[in-house]
Amino acid sequence: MRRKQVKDNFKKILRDAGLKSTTPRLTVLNVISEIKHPVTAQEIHKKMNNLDLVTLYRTLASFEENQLIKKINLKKDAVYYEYNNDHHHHIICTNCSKVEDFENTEIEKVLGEILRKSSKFKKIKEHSLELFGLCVKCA
Amino acid sequence: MRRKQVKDNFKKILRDAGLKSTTPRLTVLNVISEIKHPVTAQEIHKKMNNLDLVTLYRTLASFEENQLIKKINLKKDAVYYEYNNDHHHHIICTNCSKVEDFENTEIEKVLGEILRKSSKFKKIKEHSLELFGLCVKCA
DNA sequence: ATAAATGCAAAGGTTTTGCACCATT
DNA sequence: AATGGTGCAAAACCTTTGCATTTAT
Repeated sequence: MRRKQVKDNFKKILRDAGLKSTTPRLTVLNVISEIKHPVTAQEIHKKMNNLDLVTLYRTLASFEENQLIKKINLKKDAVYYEYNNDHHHHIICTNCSKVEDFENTEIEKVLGEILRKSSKFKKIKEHSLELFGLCVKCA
Repeated sequence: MRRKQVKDNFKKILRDAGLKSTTPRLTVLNVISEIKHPVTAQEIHKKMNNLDLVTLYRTLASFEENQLIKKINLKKDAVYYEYNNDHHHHIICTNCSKVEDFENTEIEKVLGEILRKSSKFKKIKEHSLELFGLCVKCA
């Protein structure tokens, strides 16, 4: 896809989410969609020219509310974000923090059953599955 | 189990982890093992008499390293901890934050397969599965 | 025009570090 | 006795709030 088309896509994505398409938002979308692994606000900030950190935090919060990005649990103290295109999971090396993606459809299959057994919950909107282990180098 | 026995158990747990059994550690173990849901460092701190917050953070860090407790992802900005006795998962209400536990053995079954498909990982030590949805009251 | 988003300054909150003192093994 | 743990003070770090200015619709 050509650069201009990508840019137009992002504008559409923002419009569809009811968000004004501003330079900071387009830039953040651009950066986070190109990074193929979970990143912190601080890491994103370093990749941008002079975007105010406050604006970045607000942007990430509104993106998350609108499901453009996801929060990821890497068992570190910082919050990690990832572009929300295709649903997948992660294996994280507890030693060197390498992350590999994987897909799995078995989980989706058991969600209905879990919900049926639950007395307190009525609907599952999303889920996260993360594996923690050792990568080939660190094993 | 009588109180004294519980206390002796905690001493053994600490000894087995190679940690000295001190009053702060025994107290933290006691508190976190009685709480049946994920809690933050600050919440634990409020439940204790005069334990220094710094000591608490260091205690939690060493407990986590030794797998006595676990970090839990609730998609909030604070880090949540839970006593690591029986393995289970959570459903979290995205509206009111209610948490329900559930167990599932299907996931364990697919871990081996995931690992076989992975070129970069050799071993899975643990995993976390969290569901996000709406509870009966908030639906 | 107006409603929303940005940038700056400042504050708030959580977590970490350094160091002297104390307790468990 | 020696190693490891604790508590205090202070720092570092991350994230949020308030407000005036700017920008997209």
